[in-house]
Amino acid sequence: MPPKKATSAPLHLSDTALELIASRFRALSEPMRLRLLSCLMPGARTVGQLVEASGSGQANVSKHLAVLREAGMIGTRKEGPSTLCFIADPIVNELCEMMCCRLREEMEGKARALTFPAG
Amino acid sequence: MPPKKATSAPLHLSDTALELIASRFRALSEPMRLRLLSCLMPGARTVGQLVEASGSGQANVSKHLAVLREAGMIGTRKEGPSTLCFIADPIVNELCEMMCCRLREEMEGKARALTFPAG
DNA sequence: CATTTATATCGTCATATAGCGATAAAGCAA
DNA sequence: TTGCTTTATCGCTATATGACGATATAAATG
Repeated sequence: MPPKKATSAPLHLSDTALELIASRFRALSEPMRLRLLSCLMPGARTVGQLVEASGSGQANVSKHLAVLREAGMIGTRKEGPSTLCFIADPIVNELCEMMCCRLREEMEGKARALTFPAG
Repeated sequence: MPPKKATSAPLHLSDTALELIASRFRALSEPMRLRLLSCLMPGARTVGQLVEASGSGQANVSKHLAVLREAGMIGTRKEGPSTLCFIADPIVNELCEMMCCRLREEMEGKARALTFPAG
């Protein structure tokens, strides 16, 4: 990171808090990670199942799972020879649902605007 | 971007939808942008006020504001010689509040764990 | 028109990270 | 032990992006 100039921010949120919050949102900012979370929403899956379902490489999936685990969004435990992954923070479902709903509203609004242009 | 291999994702969310959702979360994944949004939560501010409050350079603030505007999270309108910025999507407040609450819970949990170890 | 103010944009650098292949590590079977 | 399976990690390249300085645009003012 480049050196930060001193911030005189009149905020109730500290720099540390902002970094933490940003890192959580950053974990959700990649389509592949959202895809993995989406695969986990119906229930727990092994890494191998996620590799197959995501259509990406095993190394890539493993790395993305590590990001999600560090962000506290998923948990893992050994299950026989495999590693079982599961959503560990219910906030994941809420956040994604909120975002999906919001996008759907916007899309429908734009569709209406195209259907009835200029009101 | 490197060429994408064909995805055979068994998902109810399309690649396009995942990209859209990810881009929204990505807009929230930088501390500086969260700081700007935080400055806007009490009410609208001009770009100049945000530059002063954020402690960053004007060019940098302008670029981050553009990201937030493209993500539909803030709106702008000319107000005399200045440009007034305001939060355009109430989802911003909800998302940030949720994330803050969640982090606070986790921090308090860890603090308790340190206070009463292995308790 | 010239100037000042307020924003936006451009060029550049440094860093972060997605994706890939190869390999390592851990567990189980024979 | 060897071999197989599953997952994690390493090395690499290409790309994306944050931060900065300089410049360009736009509006108000003299």
